[in-house]
Amino acid sequence: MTERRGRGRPREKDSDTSAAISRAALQRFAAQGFEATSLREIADDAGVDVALISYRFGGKQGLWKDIVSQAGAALREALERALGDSEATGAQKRLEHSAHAFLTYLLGRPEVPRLLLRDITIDSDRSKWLLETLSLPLHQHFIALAQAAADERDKAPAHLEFRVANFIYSAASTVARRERLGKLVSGVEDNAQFAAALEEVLVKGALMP
Amino acid sequence: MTERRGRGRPREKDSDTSAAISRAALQRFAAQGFEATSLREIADDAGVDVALISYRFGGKQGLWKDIVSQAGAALREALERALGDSEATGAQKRLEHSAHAFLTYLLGRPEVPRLLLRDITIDSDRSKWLLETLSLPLHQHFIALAQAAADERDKAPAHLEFRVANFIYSAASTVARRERLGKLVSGVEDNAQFAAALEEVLVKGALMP
DNA sequence: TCATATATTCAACAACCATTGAATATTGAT
DNA sequence: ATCAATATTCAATGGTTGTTGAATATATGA
Repeated sequence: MTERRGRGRPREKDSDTSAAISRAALQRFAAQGFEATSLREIADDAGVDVALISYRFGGKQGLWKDIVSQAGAALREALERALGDSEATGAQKRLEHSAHAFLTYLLGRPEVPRLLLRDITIDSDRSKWLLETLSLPLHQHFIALAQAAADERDKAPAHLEFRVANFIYSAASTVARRERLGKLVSGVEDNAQFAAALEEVLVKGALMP
Repeated sequence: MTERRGRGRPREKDSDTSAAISRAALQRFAAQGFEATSLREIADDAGVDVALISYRFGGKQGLWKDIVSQAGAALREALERALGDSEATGAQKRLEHSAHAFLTYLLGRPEVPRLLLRDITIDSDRSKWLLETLSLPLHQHFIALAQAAADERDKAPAHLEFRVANFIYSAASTVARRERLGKLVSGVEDNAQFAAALEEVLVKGALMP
């Protein structure tokens, strides 16, 4: 994308190089994993020298944290917006809206569920950080909502926290495996139909029994 | 484990060194991922020199394939045994038995769901191989059973293949995240209680609506 | 007891990695 | 026009990786 040839300082601080690096890094990390991705690959994708990454982000780990923070912020924002939009309605509706917002977010950024999913699987400080930054707020958000919905209907579904965790990672794994398994498994092709199936099976079936 | 000091040939072909290497490799690969694991780590765990791994398994990739093949064989065997045990009963019972056998297998080998799960997430030839060796037979097995159960009850659940895929990866991710999230999320502690919750939510709730 | 086969170790290899310090070109202010 | 800042590149670094070829010790069969 960037076509600069000579070296030196091209623009002030917030040039688009940082954004280009972030974009490339998210793609690579999501597709190959943290360890399997070299900074040189990312630098090549972004059309930039390797050293620039360490200079800007303070190293590979710093780049990782930056990306995860960004994704986490975007997700939290989407959830809060959904909550604001359905403020006056009942608890069940609010839960449904949040679930819809979550699924929409995942479908729009299919790299995120990959990160999310891979890191319940790996033992490392990096994974722990992602867990606290991304997963935990998500759990708390949905547990509260599901509890409220259950109260509203005077039902006490067994294993509520279990159901919530299951909903989150089911959604993530479904979106993640979509590209991977492809048409191999299911006939659900386009995004809208896909989201509808997810909500029917996961939200109404397993989350709100 | 092995305490040999001098070098040379200690026993005939099938000593326990190969097994020790396989064991260590499964642990490491499951805990850290393929790329993040060095052959030297595995060799140290197994009490063996690095070079021996390449000599016996033909390299890192060969070791990986060997492990996955083993896991796949064990899983298929468990499923077929469950099918044999419930031969005379109805289709619904057979589905329940298979689901139980699957969950039991996963709980008994918590490394496997980690491999399974991580590899819908990573693009590589290795992942593709695992997909075909482990996941695909699993899908086919359960799709056939779920179809039969649906026919038996004269119900046609929407998105059947979708539900099956969801069941498989939900189970895998639940077992995988159990060690990771720990008591953070749910109050379900011991294995029996855990399996019961899984079957209630996943099998009866989402797989056989 | 000797010879052969081979399981294992040792040592060295080239390739790659992330990071760092110095060099350089560009910008923005004076 | 000049100067200071700094975004970027270049070149080199030390460390780690998987693999290979040679050396060695043991077990087995004659």
